[in-house]
Amino acid sequence: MNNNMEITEFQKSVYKACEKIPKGRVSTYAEIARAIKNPDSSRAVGNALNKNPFAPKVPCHRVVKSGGFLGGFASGQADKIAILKKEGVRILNQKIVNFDKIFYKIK
DNA sequence: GTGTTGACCACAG
DNA sequence: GCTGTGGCCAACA
Repeated sequence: MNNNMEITEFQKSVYKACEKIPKGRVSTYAEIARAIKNPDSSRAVGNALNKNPFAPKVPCHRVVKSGGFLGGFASGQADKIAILKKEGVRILNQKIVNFDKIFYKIK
């Protein structure tokens, strides 16, 4: 199990933050950015998840844009929506239902 | 080393 | 309410 994680600490931070998201909960890029002490770099967070070198180890499908919108995903966001629905997350028109209820605040 | 792009967010018009 | 612009950070050409 070589830990040849060819990633930067920033990627690790994002990865760890995503991993902290429990099942049936969702988080936002901004929240993750806050969790990693980079509150203004939600784009960099999305960039890190876009490459998603740890997928599917990282539940990036539990990460959405602000407001609870799905936003964009690397591949088949619809599939991830189905997964979220299976997890217990209700999604309507590419938007998270009860987002404020299932929103997981990191830290 | 500079410029562009990117799964974004917030504010202004 | 929607569109447009600015801003932050990181990775890539």
